[in-house]
Amino acid sequence: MDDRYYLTTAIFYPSPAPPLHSLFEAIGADAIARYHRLLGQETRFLTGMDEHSAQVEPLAAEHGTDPQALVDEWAASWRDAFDRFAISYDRFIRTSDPDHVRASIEMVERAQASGDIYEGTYAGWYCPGDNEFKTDAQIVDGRCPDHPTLELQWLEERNYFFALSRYQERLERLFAENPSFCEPEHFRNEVLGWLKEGLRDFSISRSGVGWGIPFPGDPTHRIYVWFDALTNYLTGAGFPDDPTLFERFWPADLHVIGKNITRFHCLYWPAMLMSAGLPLPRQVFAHGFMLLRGEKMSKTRGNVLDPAQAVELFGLDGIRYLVLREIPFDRDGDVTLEGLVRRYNADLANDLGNLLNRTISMAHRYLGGRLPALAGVDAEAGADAEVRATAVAAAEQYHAAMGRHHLDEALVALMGLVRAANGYAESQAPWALHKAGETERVGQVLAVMGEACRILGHLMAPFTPAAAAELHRQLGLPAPYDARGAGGPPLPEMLAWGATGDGWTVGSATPLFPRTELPAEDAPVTAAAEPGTGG
RNA sequence: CGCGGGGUGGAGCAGUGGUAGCUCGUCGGGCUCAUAACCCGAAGGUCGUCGGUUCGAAUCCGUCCCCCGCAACCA
Repeated sequence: MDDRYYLTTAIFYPSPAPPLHSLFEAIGADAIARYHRLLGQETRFLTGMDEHSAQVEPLAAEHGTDPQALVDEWAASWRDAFDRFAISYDRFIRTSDPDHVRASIEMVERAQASGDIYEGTYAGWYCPGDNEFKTDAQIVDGRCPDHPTLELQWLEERNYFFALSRYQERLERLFAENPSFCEPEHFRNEVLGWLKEGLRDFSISRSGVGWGIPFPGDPTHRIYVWFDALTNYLTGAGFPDDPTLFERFWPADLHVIGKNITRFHCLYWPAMLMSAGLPLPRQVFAHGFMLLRGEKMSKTRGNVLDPAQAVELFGLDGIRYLVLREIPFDRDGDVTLEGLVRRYNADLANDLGNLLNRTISMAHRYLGGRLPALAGVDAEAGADAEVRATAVAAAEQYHAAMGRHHLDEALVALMGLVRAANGYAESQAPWALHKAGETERVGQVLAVMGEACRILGHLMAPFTPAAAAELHRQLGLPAPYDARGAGGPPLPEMLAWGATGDGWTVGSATPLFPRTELPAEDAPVTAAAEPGTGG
C-alpha cells in the first residue's frame, strides 16, 4: 500500500450555496478520504469551485457587483457548508486562485509546445437570449426552450482547438492496458463506445468575454472550460509552483466525479496530460445521481431537497449516512423524504443507536459500568464466537467494498454486525442472566456487545465521523484519531476483535441518533382516515 | 436498427445455468436491557414481452415494449 493518497471531487458549478446533490459527491469523497486516513495513508483531499462559468459575468452585472466579488461570496458560502458537513478537504480550490491561473496557462503552453493546439472555426446555433451556443439536444423545434420567441443564429467563431483526435490510439491503449482507469464498468463501456465512434477535437477558447483566464499568446481569447477546470487537479497538487508537493502527490489516485462528465475525465483529461508530458491519474470513478421521486433534482422542477431541512430532520451525520446508504455510489438512486425518515429510524435510531444505548445501560445496571476483558469469552459459547465471526466477516466485506468505492455496500456490512449484536442480546438475554444471578456470564455477554459497539464505531468513522467519536465517548473509550480521521493506528488493528485487550468502564448513554419523524405537511395521505376506530 | 444503463413479491434492491434472497412495509408471536426500541415467524413474486438453446434459464441467444442518461460548463 502506498503511504499517500490523493483524491479529488469535481469542482462545482458556481451558485450561492451547495444543493444536496453536490454535497452528495463531497460527502462520498470525504468518506473515501477519511477511510484512507484511517488506514494510515497521508491523504490529500481536494475539492472546490469552478468559477469561470459564463453565467457569472451577467449575474454579477445584475447584482451590481463584479464577477470576482460575486464568486468570493459564493465560495465562502460553499466552504462554510462543506465545513458544517465535515468535508475534510485539504484545500478548497477556486479557479480564480492565482496559482491555478498559472497552472492553466502552463497546461495550454505545454499543449502548444506539443503542437496540439491550432486555430479553427467553431460553428453552431447561438441563442442571443442567454449568449450561449446550443447543442442539437438543447434545441426544441428549432428554438431555445428558454427563449422560444427568439430566432437562433448560426454563428461561426474563430477559436483555438485541442487536437484530441491525435490521441485516439494512445487512449485506446490506455483502456486496453488499464481497464480500471474508469470505473464502474457500465460507465467505462460508455467511454469505450465514444472511443469507437472516433474522437473529435474540441474548442478550448472563447473570444469576447472578459471573465476567465487569458489565453496564452492571444489576449483576445479566454481559456474555455477544460484547460481551466480539469487543470485544478494539478494545481491542487502543487503544479507548477511547488515541485516538492507535486512530486509527492501527483499522480492522483482517484477523481470522484458525476457520471455526466465521464467523457471529459476519461478522454479529454488523459489526452491533455499526455500532451503535457505528465503522468495520468490512477482512476476516475463516476458516481450516479441522486434522484428525488424518480426525477433529477432541479430548481425548475421544484423538487430540490433542502440541505438545511435534511440536517434539521436527521442531523449532519444522519444525512451523511442516509445519502451514502440510500444511493448506490456507482449508479443512480431514488430518494424520498419518507424513505429517508424510515431508513434513519430503522438503521440509525432503532438498530445502531439503540444497540449502544442498551449495552451501556445494562453495563451500568448490572456491572456498575465495568466491562470485563474479552479474554476467555470466545470458547465459552457458540453465540459469542458467532458474533466475533460476524465482526471479522463484516470488516472484510467493508474493506472489499471500500476498495471498490461501493460505499453503500460498506454500510450494509456495518449494519450486518449491528443486527448480529442485537440478535445476540436477545438470545443471551443478559437481563435474565442477571435475575438468575449469573453475574460472570452477564459480564461476558456485555463485553461481547461492548466490543461489537467499539468496532462499529470504527467502521462508522469515515461516514459519520462525529457520531463515531460520540459513540466511543459514550462507550468510555478514547478516540485514537483526530477530527479528520488521521493520526491513529491503522484501521485494521482497531477492527481486530479484542484490540483493546483489557475491559473498560463505560460512560453515560444518551441517544446517539434520536428518532425523527416526517414533518406534518409532508405526511403521507394514507394516515388520514381510519374508519371505525372511533374517537 | 446511434451509444450506455435499467425493467425481479406493496416500495427499494441482490442474484449471470440447478430448490428466487435482502432491507423497509404488512400480519402474527416473543422479550422487557434499551431511543414505544429489540428478537422470531408468516403472507406476498409465472423474475417486462414473445420465441429459441438446454435435462434444467431471472441467469445464455434472438424479437419486441417501456423507463433513464448521453459530447461545449445545470452534481
